[in-house]
Amino acid sequence: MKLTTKGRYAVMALADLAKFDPISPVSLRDISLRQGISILYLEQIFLKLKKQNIVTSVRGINGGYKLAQDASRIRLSEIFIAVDEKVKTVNCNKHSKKSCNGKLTKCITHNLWDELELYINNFFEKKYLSDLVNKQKENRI
Amino acid sequence: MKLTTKGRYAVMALADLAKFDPISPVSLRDISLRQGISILYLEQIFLKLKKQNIVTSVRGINGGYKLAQDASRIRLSEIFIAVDEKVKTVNCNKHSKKSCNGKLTKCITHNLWDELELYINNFFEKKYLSDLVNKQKENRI
DNA sequence: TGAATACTTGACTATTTTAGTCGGGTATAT
DNA sequence: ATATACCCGACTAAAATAGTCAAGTATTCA
Repeated sequence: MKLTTKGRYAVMALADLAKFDPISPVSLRDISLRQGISILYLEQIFLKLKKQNIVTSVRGINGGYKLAQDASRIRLSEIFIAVDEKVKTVNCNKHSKKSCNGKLTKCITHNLWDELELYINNFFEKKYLSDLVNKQKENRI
Repeated sequence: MKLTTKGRYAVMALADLAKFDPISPVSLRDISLRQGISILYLEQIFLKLKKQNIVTSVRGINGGYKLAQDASRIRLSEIFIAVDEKVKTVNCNKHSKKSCNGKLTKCITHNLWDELELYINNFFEKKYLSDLVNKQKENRI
């Protein structure tokens, strides 16, 4: 059970972005250098973030990305959804008529996995991007 | 972010096992049929569970596996550890001197991932095998 | 005793997912 | 004009997952 780099990098990059002036855009090149993430990979991630209106872009020289909203209004759950980092504990959908294992009944542990899924999603729902930036200031090494 | 089948099947199989008389062993063949899991795969899983003293085995005809302890004393976390289903959100260890991204500092979001890891592990620590069996009785379809 | 059942073990493999890269764009400031 | 930086779809190497396979050993029951 682990996070993919896509979800991790998205949060890292946005946390980086959140530390800057919300007026002037930050280029992926700068984020790439600071966070040690491939710029080509960042492009892929930011296109998704843009589609979900989490960031806006400015093209051309001195262009880059800015947060579309204040960091205190961006939930980590939104970020994960944007980059397809899904929390998915079972294949069988809660609401689908199909069963889990080719049988008519739900698998014994079905409720458990649903509960786990909710539990983890709840973690991301409660966290905002601003929480990270503030934490960072406190815990700087 | 998802569970592997190894962890899922281990819990399913043990929940199945927990529903039976703790004296007479249950064969993998029976569990395989009821849960729809390959017997060859179950063998692999149960060897690990046995090594961690979660089940005991009885060989020969009428042989099989039994829980090594009462279901109310087996934590899901133990089961996951036994089959190597680790909750691992970052590669960089909390206590290691090495950093996350080739830099001297921890990555911005390091504390977040540590927190998430603890949060998820806590879920499994609090759950016992017996919780599943009781739930199952209530929610039988 | 010997046949059937069921656990034991390590090695192997197909498939899927992940973690990116590549090539060819378009927009804009200077 | 030209350099910078976003835009977009397609592609690919490597790793992880989800098993299978072969060759056992122990035990019970007829």
